[in-house]
Amino acid sequence: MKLTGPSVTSAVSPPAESSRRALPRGFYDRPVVEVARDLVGCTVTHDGCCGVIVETEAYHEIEPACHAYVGLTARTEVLFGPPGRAYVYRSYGIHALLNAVCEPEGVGAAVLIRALEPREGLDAMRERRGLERVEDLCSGPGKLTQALGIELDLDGTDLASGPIVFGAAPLGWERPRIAVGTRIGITKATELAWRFCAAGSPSVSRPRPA
DNA sequence: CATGGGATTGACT
DNA sequence: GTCAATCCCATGC
Repeated sequence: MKLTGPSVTSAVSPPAESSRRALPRGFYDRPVVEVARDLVGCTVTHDGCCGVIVETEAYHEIEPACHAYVGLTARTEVLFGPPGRAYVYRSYGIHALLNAVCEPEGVGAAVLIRALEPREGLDAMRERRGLERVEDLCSGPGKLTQALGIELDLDGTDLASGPIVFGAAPLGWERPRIAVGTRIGITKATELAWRFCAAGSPSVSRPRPA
C-alpha cells in the first residue's frame, strides 16, 4: 500500500519536538521580566541540537547591569531593535552568550538564556563540549552556546525563522515550580530578583537559588 | 589610539 | 576557595 501526504513524513521521521511551534513575535513584545519567567520550559534549537530552557535572567536598559544602559551604540543596536531576535555577544573573551531581545522596538531589553536541559542532539553536544555527563552539557550560559554551536555570527538573527529557533514547551512537559533569585555574575544592580530557574532541574547553573 | 572591564568556565591549591 | 584565559567594546586622551 502506498502512503501519501503528511502521514509519510510523519511515519518515517516525526518532526523534531523542538522545531514545532516556534514562539510568535508577540511573545517577546512584553515586559522583559515576564518573558524571562515564561521562557522557562520553552525550547531552544540550533543545528539539530535542542534543549528545554531551565534558567533565565532579565536585563533592561533602566538598570546598569544591562548592556543597553549606555544607550544606543554599535554593540547595543540589536538590543534596541525589534523583539524576537537573538542578541549574542562575547563574554570574557571566550564565551558566546545568547539572549532573546524583548519589549517594543526602541526599548533595550533582553532575556539571557543561562541553562538548558538537553533533549536532542546529545552526541553532537558531547562532541562540541568534550564532555559526557548530560548535566554538564548546557548548565551555564557559555556551556549551552558551545553545546549548540551558537557563535557571534548569529547576533541579530530572528528566533522564529532561525537558524536559532525558540519553541513552545514540548508535549508532556510539566511546568516546574519557578525559583526566583537575584542575578549572578554581575556587579551592578545585584538586588534585582530577575533570575528564574526550574526548581529541581539538574541542569541549573551554580549557585542555585534557594 | 590605549586602556580597562566584564551577563564565564575549568583547572588547580 | 583562587585564578588565568582572551576578545569585544565603551571610554577617554
